[in-house]
Amino acid sequence: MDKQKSDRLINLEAIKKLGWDPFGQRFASAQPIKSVLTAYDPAQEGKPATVAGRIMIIRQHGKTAFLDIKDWTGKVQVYIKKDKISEPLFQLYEQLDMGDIIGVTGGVFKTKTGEITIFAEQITILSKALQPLPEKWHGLKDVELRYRKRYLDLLTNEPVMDTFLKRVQIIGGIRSFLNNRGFIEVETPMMQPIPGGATARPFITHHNALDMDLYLRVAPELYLKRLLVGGMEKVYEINRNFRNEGISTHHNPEFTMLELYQAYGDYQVMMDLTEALITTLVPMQSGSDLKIKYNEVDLNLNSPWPRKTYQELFRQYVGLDWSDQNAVSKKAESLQLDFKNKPYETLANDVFEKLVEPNLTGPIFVIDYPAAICPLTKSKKDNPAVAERFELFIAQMEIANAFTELNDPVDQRRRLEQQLKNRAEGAVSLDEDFITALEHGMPPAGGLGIGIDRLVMILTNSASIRDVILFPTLREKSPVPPAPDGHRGSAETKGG
RNA sequence: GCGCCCUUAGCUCAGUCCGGUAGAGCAGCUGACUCUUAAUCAGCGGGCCGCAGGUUCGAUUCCUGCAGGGCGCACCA
Repeated sequence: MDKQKSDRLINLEAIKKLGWDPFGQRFASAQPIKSVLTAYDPAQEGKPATVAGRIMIIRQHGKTAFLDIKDWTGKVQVYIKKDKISEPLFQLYEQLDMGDIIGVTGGVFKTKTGEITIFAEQITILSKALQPLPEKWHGLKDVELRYRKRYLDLLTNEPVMDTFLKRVQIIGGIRSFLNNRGFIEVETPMMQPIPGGATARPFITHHNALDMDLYLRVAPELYLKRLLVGGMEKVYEINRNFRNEGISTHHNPEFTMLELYQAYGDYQVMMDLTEALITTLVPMQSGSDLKIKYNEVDLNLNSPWPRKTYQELFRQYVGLDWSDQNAVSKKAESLQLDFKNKPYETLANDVFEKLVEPNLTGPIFVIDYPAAICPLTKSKKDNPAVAERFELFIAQMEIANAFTELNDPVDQRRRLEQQLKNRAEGAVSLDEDFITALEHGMPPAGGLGIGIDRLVMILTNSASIRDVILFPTLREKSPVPPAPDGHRGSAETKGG
């Protein structure tokens, strides 16, 4: 055991000897530290207050000491003076370490250097810390440690706590925005017998009692549409999707998605809704100004956001007409894209992703995708080759994806079967019950998906998705390295 | 999956180029100090230098493999 921990265990025993429970009891009388600071009034110097929090630092001065106590609203200084506190309490103080959680009651005053401070009269130990805090000045810097021990990251790096509190606000803001518009929040299966709604590779798990494989959902889409069939006209779900794909600064295997469906709407309605939603959320984070900075790049989120067609952007950034199959295929070849018996539209979309998307600083709605790459989308009335779909790009990231939902069960079956043929990967089999549901009649509807993590990235100016997910997926780290030839560790194992 | 980079004390980092068995600050311990602000002052402990091999009289340092992480690419949202 390391020295720091054993020293703290000694202090813990000393605290027990003094008659205290080192892990404390209910302490419901504490007020938020921030409110203590704002309530301070020089006319009422010495007015008592009670706080609870973690000791972040101790400055000892012989028979006095200053402690900084932190709760999640702020930090306040506590002043301990031997002749102003009972002897047992001073003995307790002497066994306290940085990182311990304590409760303090005392009069609030201003020191001669002007800092609002609680003059301790009562101290209670609420939890003894057996591990030291990270370095007080630099905090926890090691990126891996920050992700693995997020609790320390939150504790010592203020901007981190700030980001995650903002995330909570953003998601809360989305809920109230939608609830105010008459949407209801629902929960649909995360474990699905047939993964559908997107083409990503799924995670597989197994149910023992039913003896059946289940897939962690890649999207809730097909279930939410069943609810449209069932008569729920405005539904949404905010929850995790799981995709068994690579990990990057923009991809975590489990990520949070908002999906919503509005009966009798279409993708135009969804576009207006998306723009209204996000422009409502931005001021919550950055004041009323909708001009924000992301990764040193200026983004102007003031309405209206440009809407450009897929083909228009294709022509602009690829320099070719999308329908010119020969030229586009040649382009794909020169980009060394993977052809592996892909349909033309998919290949052309690879070109789009490679050459167009890096230019989409946004915000910009890319609208009217080729129908062939949109199996769940209704085509334009006057042009079956073009789907009523848009994707919203901000900072080169796809933030939202939405369409006029395909509600023709015959067409839907045909398209899903076609997709199964084209891409074995991901697609397991056809969800027959989904088709049956459509056969019962689904109202025309607009559907929308927003990647919450990415949206939070933009609104909190975070460069990596791991900075907006509390516990991002990391490889498991074996706690003890193996000692193969008994070089160390288990010294002499006998026999053989 | 591929490429580049990183891994030294509980934490933040030097040192490695040019091989000789490791340093600082914070944290810890002891002492001084009754309004401090990264408190200060004096002293003391603390290291499988990510792991495993190789080269060498000798490896934290050079080489190889592995592990974990970061970034980029690929896949995807």
